[in-house]
Amino acid sequence: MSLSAEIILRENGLRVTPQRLAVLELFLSHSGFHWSADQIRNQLLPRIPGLARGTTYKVLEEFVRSHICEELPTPEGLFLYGIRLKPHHHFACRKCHRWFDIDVDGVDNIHISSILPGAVIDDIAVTFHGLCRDCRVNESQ
Amino acid sequence: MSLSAEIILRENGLRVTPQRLAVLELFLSHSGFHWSADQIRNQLLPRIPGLARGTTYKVLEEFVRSHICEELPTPEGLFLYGIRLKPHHHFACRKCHRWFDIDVDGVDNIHISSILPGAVIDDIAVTFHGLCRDCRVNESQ
DNA sequence: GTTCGTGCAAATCTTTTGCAGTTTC
DNA sequence: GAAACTGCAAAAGATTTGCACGAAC
Repeated sequence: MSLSAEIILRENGLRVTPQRLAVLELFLSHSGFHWSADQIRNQLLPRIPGLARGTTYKVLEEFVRSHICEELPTPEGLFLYGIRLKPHHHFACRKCHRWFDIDVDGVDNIHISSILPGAVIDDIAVTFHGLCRDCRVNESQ
Repeated sequence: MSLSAEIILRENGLRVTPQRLAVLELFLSHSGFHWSADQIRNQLLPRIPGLARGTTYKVLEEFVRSHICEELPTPEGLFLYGIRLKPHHHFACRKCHRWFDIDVDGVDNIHISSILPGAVIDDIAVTFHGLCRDCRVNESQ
């Protein structure tokens, strides 16, 4: 696990530091999960005792720039970060505010007829909002 | 125009104030546009000289709660507000950062097979990211 | 007259920035 | 050794909050 994180960093031309390894390994061991910068920092503090907020943000910024991570703007007004292994969409729970990756196969192709004449489309982001199973179960008690 | 804004406020059980009327009339006369709280305030300052930032946020919060407005979290880390007349999706320009409403008819139905077992889906938000026509034209000069 | 909304200012929260010291290559 | 990264602290920017006054019903 430590090895592949290092390889990913080198492949992306990023220097290998304990901070970057820790963040990337956290993502690799929890693909499909999304966290805020502070949630990431808090999880890593035991392993990297002095990890600074600023460093966490800089690592994540670098990962976003390298397309290792995605940065999701949430209705709560902060960003969540997750690893970007393959194209996917999201389900966001309106109660626990967790975001889950959704396989693209789960969504049929979206056909764009004449969305906006003249515009160039790079990316389509589909986000489902609702109540996740955990929250639905807890709510109906 | 002034009349229908007043009716919309009353229908939603909201008191009619000059500030709320001004915000709502701005939206009504520019449906499909989206602005930040400060952009809204700046446009209204000539009409409502003392309009406070806090008031703008409170008006928008009330409109979101009443489903008069939608609140869009953007990659730039702030919210854009727009009027919510009928279901639609969005196109966000990566250069000028404007958001445009997209008619739902422009997007074929999205079929959900088995997205997340047990989850309840309330809403589907589709956002296209790319370069709008204006920016594409300017870029190719 | 009571309830609710506004303006103002301070506070909060997330994220960014600058810099000196340290690590990576 | 040069370039890049980290920690720290301060700054920035958006949004929220509390409260006294005034407006809406």
